[in-house]
Amino acid sequence: MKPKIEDVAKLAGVSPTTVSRVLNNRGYISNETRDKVQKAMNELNYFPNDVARTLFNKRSNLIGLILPTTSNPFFGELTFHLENICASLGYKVLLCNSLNQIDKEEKYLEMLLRNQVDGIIVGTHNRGILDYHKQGLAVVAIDRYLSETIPVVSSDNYEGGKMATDLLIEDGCKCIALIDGVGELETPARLRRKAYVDLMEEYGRAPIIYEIPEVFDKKSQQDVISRLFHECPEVDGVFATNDIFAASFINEATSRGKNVPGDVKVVGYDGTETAQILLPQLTTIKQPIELIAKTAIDILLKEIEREFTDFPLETRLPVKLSKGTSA
Amino acid sequence: MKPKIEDVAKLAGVSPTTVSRVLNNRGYISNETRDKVQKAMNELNYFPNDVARTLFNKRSNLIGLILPTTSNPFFGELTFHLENICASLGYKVLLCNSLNQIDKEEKYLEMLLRNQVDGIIVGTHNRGILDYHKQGLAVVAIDRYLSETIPVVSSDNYEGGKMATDLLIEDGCKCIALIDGVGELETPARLRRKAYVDLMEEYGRAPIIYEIPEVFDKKSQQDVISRLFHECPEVDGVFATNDIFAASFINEATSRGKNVPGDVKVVGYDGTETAQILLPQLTTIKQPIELIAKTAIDILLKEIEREFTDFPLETRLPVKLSKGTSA
DNA sequence: CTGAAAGCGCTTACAG
DNA sequence: CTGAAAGCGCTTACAG
Repeated sequence: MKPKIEDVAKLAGVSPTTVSRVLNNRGYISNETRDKVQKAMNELNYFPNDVARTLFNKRSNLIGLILPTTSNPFFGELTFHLENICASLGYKVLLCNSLNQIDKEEKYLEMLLRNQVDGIIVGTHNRGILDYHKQGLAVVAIDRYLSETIPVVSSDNYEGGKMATDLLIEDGCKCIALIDGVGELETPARLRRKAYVDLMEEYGRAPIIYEIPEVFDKKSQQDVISRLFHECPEVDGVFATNDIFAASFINEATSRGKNVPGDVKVVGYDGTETAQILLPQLTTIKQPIELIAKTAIDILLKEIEREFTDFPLETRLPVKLSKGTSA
Repeated sequence: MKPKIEDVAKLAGVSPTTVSRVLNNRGYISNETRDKVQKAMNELNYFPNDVARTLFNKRSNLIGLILPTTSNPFFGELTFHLENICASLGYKVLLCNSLNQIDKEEKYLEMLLRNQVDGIIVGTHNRGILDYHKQGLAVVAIDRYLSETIPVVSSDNYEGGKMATDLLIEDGCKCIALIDGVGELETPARLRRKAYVDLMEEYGRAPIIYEIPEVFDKKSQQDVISRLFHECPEVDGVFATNDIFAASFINEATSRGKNVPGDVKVVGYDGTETAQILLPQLTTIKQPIELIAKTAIDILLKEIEREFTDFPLETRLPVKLSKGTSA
């Protein structure tokens, strides 16, 4: 069996209390005793049981991460950064891919609570979170408004939407469409659309909006884009609110014999590493993914430490235009 | 504070033992008592503390996942499937992005052990795993040989490498180069290279191999590919052992005014959803990612349950040629 | 059908 | 400077 503190104590000829003290570097211990204990730990190849520690300390150092899916490059990269920063701070990450399905999200939430996570980072619209947050659970949302008291971290979506639309207008596009997810929720990402609509109206044009119902379903994307071509054959500019949509559009356009950017210009959103390598010609609005991760964790840790001093309820991080050839 | 079993017991007017029994559905309980307890649990909004359970049961239902990075679409998708299958079976996933760095891998391994994971799925070359596996830790490797006794799950790399090379030869390429990661380790993925080398020799040609030292570093990729063009301007066929390398090559080729597939044909490896959407023109060898995940978990659970009956030490899952226009 | 007691592996007052 | 005792929240023999 795995050695426990008692085994170490016996071998070193001291009490478990003493072993615990050298483990945690707490209280006074003579160097001689410390050495004895260290030697015993090495000999037995002893590692403390963090489950027992958690039970006593009421501190798991565990962070729950709920997001749609790491298959999506934006969330894949966000997950990488979140986890890596957590690890560097001594936190561990329990991963939950909810695919935005409410029932899954609720199960995951319960699972995280049972496992005594210290805090949760949410990238999905999990309303259940709300109740637990009120009961003192530390929560940070990424690109989601969950409640008045849950801090939100996001890229500057409005500015990004504005940059994208502006670029298409300046490029001389006459008929600019938006490809977006469906809009049940009031998310910050919805500001990308708002910027588009505002700008179109400012220029006296009617917004043309296409919504993709199942964001993570290829078929669903193709259907909507086909419809777009069917209903708006004169489209010559597209702002897609993420790079996957942009790529789907470009594929469909190309297979219809349209040239990008000759016949139709395209701007995406996200600017993940993956998209930049696989589709470098895409002009897109680049989110500061690592900075988003860093900021979210920063705020979450303040909540966990109950430093309700002055962390911001909403943080908008700057975006950058990444110029390719598609617009 | 969070309610505990004792609070439920008091409210229901029974003993903690009884509450535990209804929680676990063990032993006989009268329906009347069960109802009383259920009601008390609802009223208090009680959830069992899994940390305490784990401590007693010596079973955490936690699976550790060590891989290079979820930023890479192959691992992002693999992670999604692994986690989702785990969740459906009542297991939870502790995520570790090691970036293939040995020191990180060792720290992660120790962390997982301290947290009493029931098993580990490894997609990196963590030699340390070896020792712990011998001490009874359940381990499954994906695309890695870690020891004689650690089961490996992978796609049929040799067959995939053969398909890719064959295709280029049949397409009439005269000068076919391989772009691969560096080859310190004897991994199954190395069979992709072996198939290429074997086939080239069979056709009486000299293998041309370019190795990318830092797989997850863009700069490193570009340097090697530039060198390839410099040293082999006559290259007219490339087998890249993953889609990211393939994309980098295509970008570099295009920016040098070469046409793909006109001047040079390219075949990749992996065939992730992401790459298929962002770079649909890429001809590639598609790994059955979900099946790999399912198989790995299957085997891991058998190890955990100590069903050392007959799980295979090596599983090679079939690949498929995904025909784009790049070759 | 139900409960009192002991224990999972640790830590922290409290004594000495 | 070190140790005995109690307790973190649960579960499981063992009685009754």
